[in-house]
Amino acid sequence: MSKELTTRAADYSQWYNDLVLKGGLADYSAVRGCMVIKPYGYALWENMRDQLDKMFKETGHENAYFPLFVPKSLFEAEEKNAEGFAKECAIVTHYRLKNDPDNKGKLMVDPDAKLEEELIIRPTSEAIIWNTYKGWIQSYRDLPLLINQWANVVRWEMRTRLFLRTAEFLWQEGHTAHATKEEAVEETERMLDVYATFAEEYMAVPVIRGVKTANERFAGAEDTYCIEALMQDGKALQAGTSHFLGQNFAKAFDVQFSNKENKLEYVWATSWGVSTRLIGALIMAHSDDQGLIMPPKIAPVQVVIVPIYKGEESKAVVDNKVNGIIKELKTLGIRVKYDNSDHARPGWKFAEYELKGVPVRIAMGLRDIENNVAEVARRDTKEKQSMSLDGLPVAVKKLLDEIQVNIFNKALAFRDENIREANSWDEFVQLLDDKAGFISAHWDGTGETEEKIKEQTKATIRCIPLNNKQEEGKCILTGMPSKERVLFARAY
RNA sequence: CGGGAUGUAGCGUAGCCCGGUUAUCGCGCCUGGUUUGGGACCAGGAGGUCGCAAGUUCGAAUCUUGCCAUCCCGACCA
Repeated sequence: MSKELTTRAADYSQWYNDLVLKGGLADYSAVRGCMVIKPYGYALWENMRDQLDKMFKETGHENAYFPLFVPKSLFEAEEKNAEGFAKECAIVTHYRLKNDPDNKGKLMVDPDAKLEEELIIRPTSEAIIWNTYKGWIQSYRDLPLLINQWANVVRWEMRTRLFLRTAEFLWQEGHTAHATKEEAVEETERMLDVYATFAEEYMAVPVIRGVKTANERFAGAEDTYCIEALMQDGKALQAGTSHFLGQNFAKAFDVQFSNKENKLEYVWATSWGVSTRLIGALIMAHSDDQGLIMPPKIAPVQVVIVPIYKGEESKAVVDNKVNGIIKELKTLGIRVKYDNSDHARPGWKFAEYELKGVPVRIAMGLRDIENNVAEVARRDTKEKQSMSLDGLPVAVKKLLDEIQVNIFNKALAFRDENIREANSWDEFVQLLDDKAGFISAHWDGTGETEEKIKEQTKATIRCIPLNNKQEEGKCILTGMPSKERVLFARAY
């Protein structure tokens, strides 16, 4: 992206919205704060979902589905969790409409159809799931219970943003139950690792693994682990979380099991989730002014082939040649699209697929066929090269791998350049204003200090990195002693 | 919820200050033709509750009031 755009948040927003809309990922919807995910965007989500799902299953999890509606009494059972989400809940209060006698052709809520107990549209599913687990867990033999759900949730945020914070969004939420604390903590960390691996290896987005401070912790959790990514405007984005829930939900929903000694114990819990917000992360981490840049491993279309021809006759020749290549590409497992539609000219197609971020474009005409070559263009660097048709599919596969690595390395270099140390308050404030990005600094460990820093600079502690180097120092605000640096940033 | 901006065809817009024929232009769309190696060209055509409602007026896209929606900036955001 161009440097000018980073100077103003509003311009960056415009840039981001254009990428989403023109890239064909999503549309604004008729419903406030929601969005329509278009087929291209959904295909991207499906690729991400399929990969994550595979990784969940490899780590022993199974999928299940729980209800959208959570009775209010269940919702409020775990106090902290309920309190944390109370301000952003959509609530079903009635179950019927009727004709409005005062307003012909219009409907009104039937006041006689008021629900005895309101239903909360899930902002997260801990409550309904733990209420269900109560009936599923009796013995240590029922543990661990490792379940994941793919679902939609609703959070009535004041301010929304395509993919990053929509009123309704798609996500997955894992909810596990364990016999011991150690096992639950291990699970929490394992799933954080799955997320980090997915972000880095598939989305090509480098992330920092860490633990949230008490202030930023999930409502109802003992510990919240997270992965934090850096966007191109220097703001941080929480890309995924994994929570160690202790026995909070087990106690709130009375989920106990008999251990081997026939003694009753409360189970230990975890929950973890990533959402369509990851798509927002992907967009903001890689795209440039020409449009989206999709990492090959999850790109809906990995290779697009554009034919160049004059008249039906030459089109048939090119079609014939291309079809052979497509067959080979598909054999190699490559997602390829052949756009030989006649209502757009090659130049238009080139621009269109660049907007959509298709990693590799192959252009082929009679001239190429005569010379036994094709023009191969890569989206990440915009380089074009003529490649021999002999062994082209294998070369393209290699190129896709190269692009995946290159996109990641570029994002990694940007991220690392934008982690800076601040050793005084003045330096901290200066860095925030000049450079954005992450700032590594000492903090006295109190919520009050964290809150003050947030008030004065809008920067929050994104995380305390895992395996953090222990280092004596003084808090940048209070000067109190500190044992380690933490990562600050302004965030989405 | 506070501040700012915007709302005219599928999209982007002119007109509004200073009310007056048939609401401007571009993209897109339809038909026919020529084209096709970086967002083609010619000709013809279709498409409008000017966000909604009320008011002022002989007459409202234009003035007044209210409402609604969207975007941006805040506040909020496991």
